[in-house]
Order: sequence, then C-alpha cells, then structure tokens
Amino acid sequence: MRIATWNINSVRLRAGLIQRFVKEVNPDIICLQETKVVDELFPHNMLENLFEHRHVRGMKSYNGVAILSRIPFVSTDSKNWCGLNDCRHISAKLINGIEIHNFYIPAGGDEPNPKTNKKFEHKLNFLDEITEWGTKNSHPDKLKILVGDLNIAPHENDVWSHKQLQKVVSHTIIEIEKLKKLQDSQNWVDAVRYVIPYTEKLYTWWSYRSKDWRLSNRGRRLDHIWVTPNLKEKITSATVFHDARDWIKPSDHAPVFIDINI
DNA sequence: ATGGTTGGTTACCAA
Repeated sequence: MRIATWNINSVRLRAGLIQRFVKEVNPDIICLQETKVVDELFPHNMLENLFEHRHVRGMKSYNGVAILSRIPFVSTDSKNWCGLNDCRHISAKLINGIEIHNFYIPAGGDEPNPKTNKKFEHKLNFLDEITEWGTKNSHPDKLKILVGDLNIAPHENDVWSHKQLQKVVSHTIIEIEKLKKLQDSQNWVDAVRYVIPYTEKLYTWWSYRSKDWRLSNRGRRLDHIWVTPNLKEKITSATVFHDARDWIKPSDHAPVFIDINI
C-alpha cells in the first residue's frame, strides 16, 4: 500500500497536479490539506476516475482536508478541535484494517508567544487537545496511520538552519515538546525518519518567497507520516517527492509518501 | 533588519 500526504494549497487550482502526481507515483491513498473549498465545490469530476472512494471536509477560503482512496472505506469520521468547526481533521477506516487520520494543524502566525498571538495559542491548544484524545484512544492492537501538515519541524535536520529558526514558529522548543508528547501518546513511529535517518537534512516545504527554492534550499519538514508500532516493520520506503515543487503553479509543499507492506 | 510570493476573496487575510 502506498500512502501520500500533500498540502495542496487549493485543490481546485491544483487538481491537475494531483492527476500528474498519481500518474507518476501511483499512490493508493492521498491525504490532502488546505483544500480551501466547500464540499459542494470539491473537484470530484477530476479525481473520481483515479480514486473511487473520497471523504472530504472543507470550508470556504481556509483549511480543508480530504482522503482519496482506491481502497474502500468501512467508515469515515471527522472531529472538531478547540471548539471550532474549521475542517482540520478527517479520518477513515479501510477494509484492510488500517485506520487513517489526516490533520492540518494550525500554522500559528508569526509571533511565538501564546499571550500576545492568538494563532500561536490556538496551535498549542490544538496540540494539547489531540494529545489528550490520543492518550484516551491508545489501543495497542489497532493499525493506524497519522498523516498531515503538522506545521512543526521537530529535528535540527528538519530545518535549513536550527540556529536561525529557534525563535521562528514551526521550530520553537514549546511546539517541538508538544509534538513529542503527541507522538508519545500512542507511541507513533515517524515512518519517514524510520527510513531516512536524522543525520540527513530533509524538508517538505519551501517558501514561495524564494527566487530559486532548490538553490537557496531554505526548507522545513512540516509534513509527516506516522504509524503505530505494529506497522513499523512493514514500512519498505519513504519519499519526499521534490519534483512536484518544480511543476507549473506548484504548492509550496512537496508530497510525501511511504510504502507499507500490507 | 527587512522584504520577499501565493491563493481566495475582496480590497485584506493567512500562510
């Protein structure tokens, strides 16, 4: 099974890029974030031939998540966090027994101070809330995959400059500690780093504000794929698909995918 | 220290 995650930054604008990605990479499942569209206007017509099973949850202008799958769903769900119906989570149970959770964690604004920056406060609260949920819902026998734009680059080799980003939202100590607690809540294994060691620099996002993203390479690893420990040994590969960052009118995020022997 | 780009919507906000 090949599963991909991609912050698409408007699914209507980039449905054609998804088609190209599917042609080149052939994933069984794609989890999208920042679809930025209400469910009625989701571009099903461009994707239904590629993925028969689609679970979408979007809103106007902001956020929005989707799970597109070739493997049928047994059930689908979604949850609200921090009392907001802002379309940052969606989940699906597949007929092969795998449960998928797709998250779009709040970016958190510019100032890394929860007292003065409501967006950063929201990000921290969001992390606390899903960690509490994770702790309550830890079942060692379940086969689960958590993916998404978590908007945190935890390791020093997940950013282009650990020193220069220490006070930049996405790489602050408080966020990294909370992400670690979330990871520990269900003993999640970072599937991508299981394959690609922490000694290697690895990014999934590069700002649009760079003339040549490859040349400057000031990236961050914001997009993640985690699996429960019972799936760890079944991981056979992990890839950040850099090519897509070079396509015409790209998302600022590259897709990430893993292969899992299931 | 500052400004740089993009998308969706609406003359700005979020990333």
